[in-house]
Amino acid sequence: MKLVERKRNKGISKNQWLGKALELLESKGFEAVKIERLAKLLGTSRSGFYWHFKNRQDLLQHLLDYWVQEYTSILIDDLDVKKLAADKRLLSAMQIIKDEKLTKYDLAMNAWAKADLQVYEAVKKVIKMRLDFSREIFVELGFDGDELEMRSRLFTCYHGWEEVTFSAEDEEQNSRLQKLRHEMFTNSPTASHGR
Amino acid sequence: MKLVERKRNKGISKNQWLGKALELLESKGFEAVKIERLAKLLGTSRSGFYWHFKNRQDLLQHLLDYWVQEYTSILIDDLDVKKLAADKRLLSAMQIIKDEKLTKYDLAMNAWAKADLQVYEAVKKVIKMRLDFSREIFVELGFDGDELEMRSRLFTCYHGWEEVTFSAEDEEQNSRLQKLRHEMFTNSPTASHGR
DNA sequence: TATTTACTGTACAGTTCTGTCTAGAAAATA
DNA sequence: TATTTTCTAGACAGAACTGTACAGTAAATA
Repeated sequence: MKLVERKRNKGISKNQWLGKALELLESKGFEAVKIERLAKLLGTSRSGFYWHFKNRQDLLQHLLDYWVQEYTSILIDDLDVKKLAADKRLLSAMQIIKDEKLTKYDLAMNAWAKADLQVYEAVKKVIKMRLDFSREIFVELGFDGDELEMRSRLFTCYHGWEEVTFSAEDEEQNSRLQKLRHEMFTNSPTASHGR
Repeated sequence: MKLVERKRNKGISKNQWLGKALELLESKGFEAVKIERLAKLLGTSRSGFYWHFKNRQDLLQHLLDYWVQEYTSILIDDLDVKKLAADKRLLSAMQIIKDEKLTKYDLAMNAWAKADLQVYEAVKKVIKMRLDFSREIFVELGFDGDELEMRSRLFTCYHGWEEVTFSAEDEEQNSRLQKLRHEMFTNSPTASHGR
């Protein structure tokens, strides 16, 4: 969350350029992240930009690094969450993803990944981290094989895209649905029960 | 699928412009859909473009209309699918979404929707149609209330983003996972069973 | 055969963007 | 106080893009 804190210097800091760039990346896509637009939005000239960054590509690289760091580790490396039993950890993860808006830039990054191999690799890495995180939970809950894989994917995919897909209108309903999802995900294997 | 068929005229047809634009939209985002780039990619000058379209905005409008028509009705209005029992219809939908690549442009459209209100409304409408489609299935399967809503959302969200999120490497495994998902989704309500 | 339809190429004027350079200036540090 | 750091403003050359205008052409149609 360093991007907000302002050095008490005077001008536009590196983090302010990054912050606005991230904003623009989210709202208009990476092709819209133009140095001239950023300068206009920040009320300054472009010259300062080139003091902080080598060029546009350099800025985009910083944006990517920042996202990978701040929007994946925050949940996965959370020590308090790690201590929880699998059951509670699953519920906790759902809540943190939502409250901390961990998927805020997922759409932009995934769209960007289509055009840039480096971004593609980063996104793939993030998805792997998330999958590993949820797999660990489902292993502890007693799942394995295809059942484990299916649940991890379903969980990872849904909680990665819920915010993008559905508008969170009814807060109370969402909370009830979250509880139901938790029950469905923690229920004993479907396959062994048959139908 | 009109975009591919080529009128036996001579030059670059309207559909060829649209086709390349869609390609560019998917790979680089809507900000990358530039008339000059399209012309270069099609090996022609820009002048023909303005014969077919009023301007860039006009092209983008056509792109949006085309997507809503071709990538939602194909499944939802499919008469053969409609005839199936809910159980089979669910499985069929999963397969068609995958085979026909119905979510191919979802990422691009969702990213675009962040910047354009008209696109946002169209995307919202498409999601509503998909939700209605799956809700109907789950009603027939005997679900209602929150349980119905939870399952419809989970199904719609997962199958809308599976392709974007996971690389389809192991075809056999994917087929097994699909079957497992089908079992999980058609299983009796989680809530009434408790844990 | 004459006309219309469906284009292509070139040129113009104007905007937005890129990166580089040069000349500062205020704040932080030595 | 002197120097270094962290910036800002403005100008330049050039690329990429926008929309408009206009002259031409080959195929389809009347």
